Order: sequence, then C-alpha cells, then structure tokens
Amino acid sequence: MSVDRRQLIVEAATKSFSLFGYKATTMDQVAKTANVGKGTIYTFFKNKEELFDEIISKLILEMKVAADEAIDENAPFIENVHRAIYRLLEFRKEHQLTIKLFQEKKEMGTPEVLDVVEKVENTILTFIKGKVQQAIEKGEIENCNPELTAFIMLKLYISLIFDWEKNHEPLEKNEIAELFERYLFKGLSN
Amino acid sequence: MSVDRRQLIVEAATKSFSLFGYKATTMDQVAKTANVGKGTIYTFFKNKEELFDEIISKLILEMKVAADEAIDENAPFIENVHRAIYRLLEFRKEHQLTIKLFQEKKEMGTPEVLDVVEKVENTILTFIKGKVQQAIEKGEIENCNPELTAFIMLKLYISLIFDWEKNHEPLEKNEIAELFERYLFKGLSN
DNA sequence: AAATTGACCAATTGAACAAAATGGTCACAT
DNA sequence: ATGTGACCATTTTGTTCAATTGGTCAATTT
Repeated sequence: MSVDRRQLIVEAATKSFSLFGYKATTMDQVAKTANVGKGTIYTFFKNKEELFDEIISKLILEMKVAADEAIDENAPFIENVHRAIYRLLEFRKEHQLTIKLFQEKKEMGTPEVLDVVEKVENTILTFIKGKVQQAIEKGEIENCNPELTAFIMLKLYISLIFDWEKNHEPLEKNEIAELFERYLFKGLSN
Repeated sequence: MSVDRRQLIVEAATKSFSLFGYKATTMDQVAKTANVGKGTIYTFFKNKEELFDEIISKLILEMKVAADEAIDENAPFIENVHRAIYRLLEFRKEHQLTIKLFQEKKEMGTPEVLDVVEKVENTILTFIKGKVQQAIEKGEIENCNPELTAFIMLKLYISLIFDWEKNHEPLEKNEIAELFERYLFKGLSN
C-alpha cells in the first residue's frame, strides 16, 4: 500500500498553519507540500475549516493528555498547578501552532481562528474548573466559584505570558509558577 | 467679554469623542458644535491629536483626583482597594469617553487611541504601584514586586470588567471587590 | 491690531471597478 | 476505485478617482 495520503495532508497543513497561520495558508500550497492533488484533500475533508478543525482537535487532545500526564492525583493542588503550568509552557514551545494562532487572533482577527482559540480556551477552562472542584471537595482550597476561579487563573496566565512582556523582560517558568502561588494561593495579606 | 471659545471647543470635542470616538469625530463637526470657525480651533490647538491629548490629560487628572479622594490614608490597604475599585467603576459610568475609548481600541485599533489608552493604563499602574509600595512599607502586605503586583491587579480588573461578561452575566461592584479580596489578598489556600 | 472665520488646498479615505488569487468541484486519467 | 489538476464561482487584492477631512491663511469682523 502507498503512503497514507490523509496523513500527508494533515502534516502539510499543520506545518503551513504553524508557519503562516490559517488565512495565509492556501489549499494549493497544502496540496503541493503534501505531494497530492488538490482534489484529494477534499476526499478526506469537506473544506478548509474542517481540515483546520481536525488539526486543532488533535492539538486539544494532545494538550489534555499532556496536562493529565503532568498532574499527580495524589499531589497537593498547588503542586499540580505548578506542574500543569510548566507543562503548558513547554507545550507552547513545542507547538508553534499555538503561538501562531494567538498571534493571528490578535493581529488579524480571522473568524475561524477566533472560533478555534475560543474552543482551546474553553477546553482549558473546563479542565481547570474540574481540578478546582476536586480541590474544593478534598478541602485543599477554600470553597469558591470553580468557573470564576478557572477564568481568573487562565486570564492571569495569559496576561503574564502575552501582556507582561510587551513592556518588560519575559518571565521565567519558575517566576510564573511562583506568582500563581503567591497571588492566588497564599494571598498578599500578612 | 464673549464666551470662552477655547472652553466651547473642548466641550464640543469631548462630547463628540465620547459619542463617536476619535476617528469618527471631524474637526468640521467639532467647529460646528462649538459654534466656532474651524480655524479658531487651530489658534488653540496645533492639531486634532493635541486637542485629543488635552482632553485625555484632563480625564487622567480627574481620575487621579477621584482615586485620591476615594482613598483614606489611614484605612487598611484592602479597604482602600475596595474603595478605589468602586470609585473607578463609578468613574467609568460617568465618563462615556473611557468606555468609547476601550471600544475603539479593540474594534478599530486607531493608533492615536492605542497611545492614549496606554497612557491611561500606565497612569493607573503607577498609581497602584505607589499604593502597593506604601502598603509594603507599612507592613500591611507581604513584600512583593510592586510593579508586577500593580500589573496583575489591573489585568484582573480589566478581565473581570471586559472579558467575563462576554460569556457570563456581568459582575456587580461588590462581587468584583470581593474577588479582589479573596484571590489577591486572602489567597485560596486553606 | 487682534481675533475670528470659512473658502481653499494637500493629503487621506473609501467607493467602485478590474484583476488576481483561492476554495471547492468534477470529468477524466491512472 | 482512487487520485488529479484544469476549471468555475466567489473572495480577496490592487487600482483609480471622487469625496472627505485635517490643516492653512487671506479676508473679515470686532
């Protein structure tokens, strides 16, 4: 049997999306990179957006797996927050696509990208929310609104990654983790 | 002596900027609203941007005054955080311009507006930073990076105001204040 | 003389149209 | 049956030109 054309297409598209973003990636280009006729793409995917969605779905799955692997059910919540943050930051580095996506969202606002980023964020929110609920049940943290808490954690994370370095030196992994511990956990009060 | 034409111009411009934003406000319109020849505007202001800047500078001054008035030097830090947040939220309501500005920044990205919003944010950051430093010196809160702390507080504030209500019911003033207390101050840990 | 004005100008913007590029299809080739 | 690229409809991009707009200044008013 010949090479898996579907796989080739997905790989070519992933590479192109990661390099140029969604909008700047053309189906002709994907076909050429995959060494495949353009029509072939459409035997596997209804359209460009579905190809994109499949790639993102895989990315989300990988993220989930990575996060799950990072977490130790028996470790205290705060340690798992540390672990998850470290893993997520690594993940970002490994997957250029995540970076390109946020960039295209902010700079061009491509609708398909907005959709997809929202999907990613919602997945993360749901994930965190679950962990927060567990921690509450275990009595590890105060009773609080898990959805709001997840929202704040994600926003804090995004601010520290994307916004802080607009006017300052980027923060190190351990700095970010420490900030989470200091501000969200221990609190500032004396 | 006749009416203060400069004042008329500033008032007309403020009204128009608040209603239509920076870009959609024309100098002809400002002149007409102020019952003034267009040329007169240019005897007081070098150009449109300077007129804008003067209005924003005044807005920033008013904000500072409002914040200073809200704060009681003798009250504990956390209470002043509450007071400042309440005052800032009121201020936003009173000054349509602040809302219009953030909107135009996000939707159109007008460069002059980007500049000006950054200026406003930096002023707030500097203000908070000062208060945090005081609180540290007084031993009211843990020793922490005042700049980073101010940054986190502002980002949290903006997220709760602008982002949370994209997918949820807007938060009440007291809810926002409570969130600040719970997350930044007390911390989540048990 | 000093202050004010609006017709005027250069630069910018945006509407309208043409050209190029792109997503998606399908008759044909393998 | 599977794969393909020429082909088509639609969208995007480039271009032109008229209308708009920021800014000036000679004429006018105070």
